[in-house]
Amino acid sequence: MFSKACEYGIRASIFIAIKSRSDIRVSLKDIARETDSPVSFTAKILQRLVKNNIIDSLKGPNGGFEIKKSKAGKIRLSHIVNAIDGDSIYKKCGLGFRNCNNKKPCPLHYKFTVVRENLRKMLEETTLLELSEDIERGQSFLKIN
Amino acid sequence: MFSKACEYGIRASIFIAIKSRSDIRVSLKDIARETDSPVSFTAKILQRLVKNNIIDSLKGPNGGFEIKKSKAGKIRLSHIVNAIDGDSIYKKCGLGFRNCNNKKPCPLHYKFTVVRENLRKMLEETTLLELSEDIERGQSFLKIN
DNA sequence: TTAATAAAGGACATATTTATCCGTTATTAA
DNA sequence: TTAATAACGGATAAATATGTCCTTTATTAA
Ligand code: FES
Ligand code: FES
Repeated sequence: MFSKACEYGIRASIFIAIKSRSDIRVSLKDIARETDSPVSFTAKILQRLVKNNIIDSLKGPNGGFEIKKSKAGKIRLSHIVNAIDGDSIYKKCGLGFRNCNNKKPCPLHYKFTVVRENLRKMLEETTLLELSEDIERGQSFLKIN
Repeated sequence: MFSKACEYGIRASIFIAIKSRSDIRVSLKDIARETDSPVSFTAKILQRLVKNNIIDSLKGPNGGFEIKKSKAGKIRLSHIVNAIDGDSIYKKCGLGFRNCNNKKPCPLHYKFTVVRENLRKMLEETTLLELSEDIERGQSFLKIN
């Protein structure tokens, strides 16, 4: 579904959002450890998220990554997915044809677009804030096993 | 969403199903041409579909691939996807964690499983027969642009 | 001003997916 | 029985995704 990069990116963003709620800036190492992600690979992904203005970063001692409190409620999963995997997940034909549209639909088109739209809506409706809150309430977990 | 192999596999299966409705056995070359797929790669995928008893093959002159008429209505997209991509699409955690279950859900779990189930149902409900019929009625197309 | 810290970024390494090539095997028709 | 045909299957190649390493740059605190 999502690329590994995207998976790590979402995990990292959620972790940063949680910590930022208590004004704690987190380092690359912390993020990688707490989200079970490879350190160096995560570094690249975080750079991309910074460039896309999803997370903020600060160099030097006491530096690290953060998400301004006021921002977490506005960041949607779709923003992260878009920054890392692009918009192919919303637009690509299920059978891999170049164009996907109602004009010349592939055999899967109508059934597939329903599923795709379902996914799109879910990603567009879900904010980092709400995911962080779930975790803080113990209803979900950022590290499994 | 699906691997390229799976995309080609679905395309090929639909094409074979259509031709088999008029008792025409099709060759690898025909399939590749009519579904815009790479010949040699498609060969491998067809082998896998044969082994999984989804399509039938016959060597030698007048040989080729076919799907017994009585079978097309019973073959579901899920069978093809399962044969090529396995069941990861139905089971894998959206954030890439090893186990996905309600016991220890990741932050995306509940929202993601809805989408995933949606996809699973679609694939399990859709038969090759109905996709072939859509094409024959001119409602969808197996070759685009 | 200096030393320590932490992200940024480029080059490189590995794994997986996608794709090709070619000899072998089975089948058919002449 | 022979020649032609078409799938089968193994080896290999190319492309992409995943992951590492190391040097540079910015920031901070002493
Ligand atoms: S054309 Fe294939 S999903 Fe739309
Ligand atoms: S645990 Fe992540 S989707 Fe179920």
